[in-house]
Amino acid sequence: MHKDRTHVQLSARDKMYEHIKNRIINLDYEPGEKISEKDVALHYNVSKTPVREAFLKLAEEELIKIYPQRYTAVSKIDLDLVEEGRFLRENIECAIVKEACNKLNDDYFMHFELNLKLQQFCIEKGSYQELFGLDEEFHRLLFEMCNKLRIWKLMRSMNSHFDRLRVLRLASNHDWKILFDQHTRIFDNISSGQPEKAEKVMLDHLNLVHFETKELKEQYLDYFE
Amino acid sequence: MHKDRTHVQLSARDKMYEHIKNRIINLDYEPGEKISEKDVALHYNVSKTPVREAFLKLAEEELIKIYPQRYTAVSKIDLDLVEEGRFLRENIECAIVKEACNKLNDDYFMHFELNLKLQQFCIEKGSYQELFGLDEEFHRLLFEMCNKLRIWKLMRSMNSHFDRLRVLRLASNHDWKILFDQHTRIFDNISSGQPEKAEKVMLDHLNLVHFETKELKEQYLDYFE
DNA sequence: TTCTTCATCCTTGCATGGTAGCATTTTAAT
DNA sequence: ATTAAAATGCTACCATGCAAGGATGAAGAA
Repeated sequence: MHKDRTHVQLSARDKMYEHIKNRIINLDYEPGEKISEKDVALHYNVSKTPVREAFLKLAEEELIKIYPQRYTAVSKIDLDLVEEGRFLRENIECAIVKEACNKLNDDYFMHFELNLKLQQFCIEKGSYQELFGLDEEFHRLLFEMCNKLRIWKLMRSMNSHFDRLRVLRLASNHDWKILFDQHTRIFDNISSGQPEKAEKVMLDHLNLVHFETKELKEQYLDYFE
Repeated sequence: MHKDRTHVQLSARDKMYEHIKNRIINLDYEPGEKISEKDVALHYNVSKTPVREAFLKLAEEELIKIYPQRYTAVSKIDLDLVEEGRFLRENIECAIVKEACNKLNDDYFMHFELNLKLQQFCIEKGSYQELFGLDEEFHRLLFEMCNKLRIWKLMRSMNSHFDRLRVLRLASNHDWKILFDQHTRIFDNISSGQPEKAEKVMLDHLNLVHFETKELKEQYLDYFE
């Protein structure tokens, strides 16, 4: 038997990365706020090394900006970066959904069916937190099916600034029923092998989350670049 | 006068990253070869820290694989990853070239004209090394014009495995004249505002570099995943 | 011979302290 | 009072040593 031992044990560095990233995205560390290796290390009771390594990774994603020998600060929300993320997602995900039409098999069919059932269940129950996760999972599955998980990962990493926007408008006016409906139609078009229709629904779907950035920027001016 | 002080001085970490990455892409460190923080640090006469930090970044790009507490090895060429890179590039760059039609201004017009003139010059002179750089620059300019340099960077980082393939077939049978011709037609279509035509040429252009991966894999079996 | 155990030698992970360089404050000179 | 220079304190950068854990091979038992 082949023992995969898929690293259940996360390294201190990875844990720090996850913690800090979550705090940034949840605006717990505010955009523009200074953070230091030393303070964070003390706060989490680890040495500076894993914190520093997490910082470097976060700096790669532009979630923080390191000014060498001076200080490090949480990046303000950069609408140009948000736009780049949107552009990337729109173009890639529309291409993915077309390719997905040729990749669907029984195994993934079941995965999608289960996912959609769970979405429906969550809507009825009103568990929007879990629904959010299922939404992510639905899209991730499309990439996994096409053997494009690395692109998914890259795309997600580029959307961290967008994620902070999402947190800003707490009173999320998502109409989950519409999202679910679109998911269903995307899946139906894939399973019936209609790539053009699937792409069209996906385009509508992705444009649904475009929202009032202008108002948010006026309201939280300090948080923006 | 505003003094930008754009860090002419690279950190030891960044230097190590560049050095190691170049050695990997030029197959100086062979696919599958073990490398250790300590050895590399000794070789370059720096401490383990900057080497380790460079390793972490390279591991992010999947150019090396770190097995914690065991060893680190240069990743073998992964054709799945090459395919993901190709997919990303094809879809994004076709979208970019369409957007570029709306973004061209006098400034960039001159940049492109100069770039193409230089390409022509290099072909006549036979300086294929420089021509390669100008090719990169041509494509980068398209992204820069569209305010999408981050996507360019991501895309490039995903194509490192592909770059190693390029090194493998040293006797590059590029027909540079055709590439130049396509560059010219892309630019002409952009400047005359014909996005569909520009996209079509770009698609042909990107497909031109598809080559005999199968033969290469048979010849250098050990270098592949 | 073959298998098991255990000691040794690797590796990377992490902790710690000193260094270099920027910023701010204090000091001193005009 | 103003300005310049020096001292101080802060930061991230880097060097180094130890710790944790897998790999290897020798030694001993079956």
